[in-house]
Amino acid sequence: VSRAVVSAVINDRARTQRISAETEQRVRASVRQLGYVVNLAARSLKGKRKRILGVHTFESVFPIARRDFYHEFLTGIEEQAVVEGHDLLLFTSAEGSDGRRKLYSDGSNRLNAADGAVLLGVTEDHSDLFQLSQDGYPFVYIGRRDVHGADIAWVGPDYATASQDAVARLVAHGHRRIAYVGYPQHQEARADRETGYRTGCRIAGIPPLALLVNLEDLSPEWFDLALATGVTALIVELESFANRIAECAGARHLSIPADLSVVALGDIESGPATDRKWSCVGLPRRTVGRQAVSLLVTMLDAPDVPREHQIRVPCTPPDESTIASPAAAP
Amino acid sequence: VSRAVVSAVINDRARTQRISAETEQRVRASVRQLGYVVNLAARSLKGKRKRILGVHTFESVFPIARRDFYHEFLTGIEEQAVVEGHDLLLFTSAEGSDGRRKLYSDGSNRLNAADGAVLLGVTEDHSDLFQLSQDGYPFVYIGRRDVHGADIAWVGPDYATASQDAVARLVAHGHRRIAYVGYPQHQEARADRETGYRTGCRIAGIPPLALLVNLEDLSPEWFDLALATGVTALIVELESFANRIAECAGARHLSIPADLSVVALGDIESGPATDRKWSCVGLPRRTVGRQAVSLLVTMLDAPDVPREHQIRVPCTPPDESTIASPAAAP
DNA sequence: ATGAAAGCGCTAACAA
DNA sequence: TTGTTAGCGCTTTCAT
Repeated sequence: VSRAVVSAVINDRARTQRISAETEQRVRASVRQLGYVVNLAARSLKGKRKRILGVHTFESVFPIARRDFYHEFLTGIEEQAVVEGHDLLLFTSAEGSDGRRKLYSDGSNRLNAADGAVLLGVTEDHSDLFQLSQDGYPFVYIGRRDVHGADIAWVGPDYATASQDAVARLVAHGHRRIAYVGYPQHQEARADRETGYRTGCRIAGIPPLALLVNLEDLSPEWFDLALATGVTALIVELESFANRIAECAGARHLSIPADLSVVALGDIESGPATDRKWSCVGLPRRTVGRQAVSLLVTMLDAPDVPREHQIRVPCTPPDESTIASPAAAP
Repeated sequence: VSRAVVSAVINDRARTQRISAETEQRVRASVRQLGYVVNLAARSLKGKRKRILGVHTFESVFPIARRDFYHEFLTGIEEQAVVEGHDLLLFTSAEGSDGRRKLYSDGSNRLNAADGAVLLGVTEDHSDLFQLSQDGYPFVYIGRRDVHGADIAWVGPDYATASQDAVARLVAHGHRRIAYVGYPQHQEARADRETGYRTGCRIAGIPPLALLVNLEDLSPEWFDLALATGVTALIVELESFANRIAECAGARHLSIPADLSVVALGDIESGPATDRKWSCVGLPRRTVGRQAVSLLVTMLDAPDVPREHQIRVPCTPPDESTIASPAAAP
């Protein structure tokens, strides 16, 4: 029996290769007897898939350890990997001296140990992604990512719609002065949230008021200035903003939501869970993780078929705990 | 420039191979320019390490998703993988139809995609481990595992000593009738706990009293029988036993620890955290995970060097919240 | 100091 | 229906 026959049997090509049933059985028996297992490396050298999906985080600590933001994505990734019958390769070796993780380090790109990869994390540096895309390496980013000159695949929460909905929700409660509070630094997810806010305002016919501020600058004095505009509701980028605002409101003897409604568009960035409960948009992290893997496998299965490869997953609406109708005009 | 020269440069063998500095620079420049990256599959085909560590769980869901028992081990594994500069391959594809995960499935052992593996989970079936050991595959089990005829490597909490210490601690409080309560089914960790208990009793010169019972059989009636022996303290295998005992004690109007001291040797098996706080031995799960990876890498680095490969990691002592001196004899 | 060549285990096209 | 063979990309020994 030649290697070719064994190969055919192993790969279930016995039919198409017209291997006699008797031979097939003989081969299978020997395989079992000798405890033969195919060598993945050799197989992959021949251009076949390894059924391994890479997972790369740009942040320093791998999401396994964390009860935060990234952990839920990873859970979804893992769930779908099971469904798709793929193994998961976590690139834990890529730690740079600065704690960040790089894709390309001195020409030894570990990514090729996997068939494709899911990428996670907030990176300002898009050049690696551009490079990767140019190299034709199949990957899906978690969260929208715009890379100039490259049309990369991503799956992310639909921040824009969530944000727009938040405006509509507040308007339905009677608010006409709704401000947006968020970080000034540019980043895709933030841009989406702000854009959604503006769209919501336009639809409702109310003036947009974006108050961009760093969290540490959000003082009672800043708060006074914000209130001077006559706002009755705030849409904040993250719950951490809401927490600061609660402090400021307390200092000014205002109560939430009686005097001021607050809706948060995102929960913790990291660190401990916040103390107060906020009306907060729910991020579909598990689903995003699952869809990312699903998309990646589809891309791997049929590389050249054009398809939707930028997917926005709907967020769940906020509850009404910190939303109320505006107080009567003073 | 031939491939041999490039290979030498890539693998930092420029010195030993006496490649001229000028040539080396030329090669490095080209590598950068062309964006060349070595093919891991080809390299591994030549027998070189991949710097990939496998992680296999026998339980159905991968520990990533869970806030339980296994998750902490995985955290330690991940931490050490970063330190050792290895990637982690999670075998999420091995899911059997019954939800359990098998090492050997129809001759396609995925384990060989990694250089070695860390194995996790409670398996009654040791034949796979025997097989793996025979095949010469390098692996480390999390938790002591005895496989007949094979001398396998493992790293686990030192249950025996923890258990023995618990006895000593209770004896120091004046207890002379201390019972051990645990599951009757055999399993390495359980055996260790019970053995430690017996050792502790022997040292203290008190009679051992092992009350093996399934959790669902732990009723108030059973509790009455246990109390009839005159015990003043209980060492329980898991907090879930302690919880049941608290219920029984409540039903009999006994208070813990005034009327009965309780020490738990392990916390949750799975499921939600328990409500009551118990004096419970702390399991060094993170450390165990780290040490397992550390040992595995050592084994990989020097396969034939004999070394300590069965490591017990000390547990942390229980606090005194449910320990008191025994009540005066009735 | 550099090049030539064998061979790792596998798959697939082709020959018998 | 089965066997032969080239070659995937790399490392390493030996020759130059």
